Amino acid sequence: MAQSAPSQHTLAPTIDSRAVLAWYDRHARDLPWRVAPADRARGARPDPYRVWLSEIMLQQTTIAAVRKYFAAFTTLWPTVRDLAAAPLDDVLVQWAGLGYYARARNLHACARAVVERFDGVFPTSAAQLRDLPGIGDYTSAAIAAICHDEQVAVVDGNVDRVLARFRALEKAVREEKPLIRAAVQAAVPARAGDFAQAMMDLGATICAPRRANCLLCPLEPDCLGARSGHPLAYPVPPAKAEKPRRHGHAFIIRHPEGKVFVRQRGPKGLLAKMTEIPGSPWQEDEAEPAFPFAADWRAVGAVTHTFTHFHLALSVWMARGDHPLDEGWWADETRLDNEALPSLFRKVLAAAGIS
DNA sequence: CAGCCGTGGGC
DNA sequence: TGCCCAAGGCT
Repeated sequence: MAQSAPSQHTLAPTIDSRAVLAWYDRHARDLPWRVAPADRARGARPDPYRVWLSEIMLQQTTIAAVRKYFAAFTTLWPTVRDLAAAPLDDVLVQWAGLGYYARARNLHACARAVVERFDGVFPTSAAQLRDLPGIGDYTSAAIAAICHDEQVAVVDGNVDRVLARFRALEKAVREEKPLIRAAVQAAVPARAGDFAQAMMDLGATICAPRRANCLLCPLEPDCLGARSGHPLAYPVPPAKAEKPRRHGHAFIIRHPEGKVFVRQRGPKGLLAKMTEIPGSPWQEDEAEPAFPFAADWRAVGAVTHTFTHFHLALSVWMARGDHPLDEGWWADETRLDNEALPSLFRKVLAAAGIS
């Protein structure tokens, strides 16, 4: 045992969870679904319903966008029982504009499952949470850690980035998942919830995608990315796919009494079960409008919108009259907040001066 | 398991 | 302006 351990410079560094927690004790952000570390130290624990709701909303979505939706949901539905008792259509109306609408459908299904299978009390373990709709590896671990200090690795996009830099990983994050998970798991302290939130906050505020504030980072002393002098080189970006452009037409039917005709989209695919303005199919090639009925159709504008995997350009047409289509209903122009209208169709209406 | 699934803000 | 990005999950 005479030989000392190899130099730290050649060893994969380990996460100093005490330094991370010390940083979090000073810099934890105040969020409506969060219990401050000082209060947690006194035994306070967050409401699993609020943590779950916030985690679903925060999937691929910024805190700034989530805030007002979280406030609206918790005001309308203070408990999981209240949410489970609501009609799905009401939930979709409240979710409209937040995107990734499968989350809202799964949210509602999950609330009902918690009521039916667990008598309205969220299960506490990550393994049980993982079986509920809309709750995957990340969200199950996050809820269990934050609410119950289960010592599980909570790995989201922020943590992937922090670890990619900390270990100067040369392969794409997707290929390093097992290593990242193991490295985080090995560092999880008793204060698992604070640690999970700390690592994510670190990624969001210090070790950000286009900026690394290494001077402020509690992991900097051991960080291989910082030592390399170019931490932003990590993680190596995945190959980006081309986004095709699609074209279509939207047909606004404007009733004399200040209403517009809307209908519900199909149960599957893009914007499933949401409310839409009628229109043509969206295709790669531009096509002449096929109006749903003969009328004085006027071009009133154009809308561009980018979805996750394609760009869309819509020509907007309007006709005045009380001519309904087969399926759908008249929506009061002054009550559009009561409709589950995705942002795309709010843009369509705005192009016609309706909002 | 790679593709699908929204949106608004920052640069 | 156009591109990148954000606390993922489902199939």
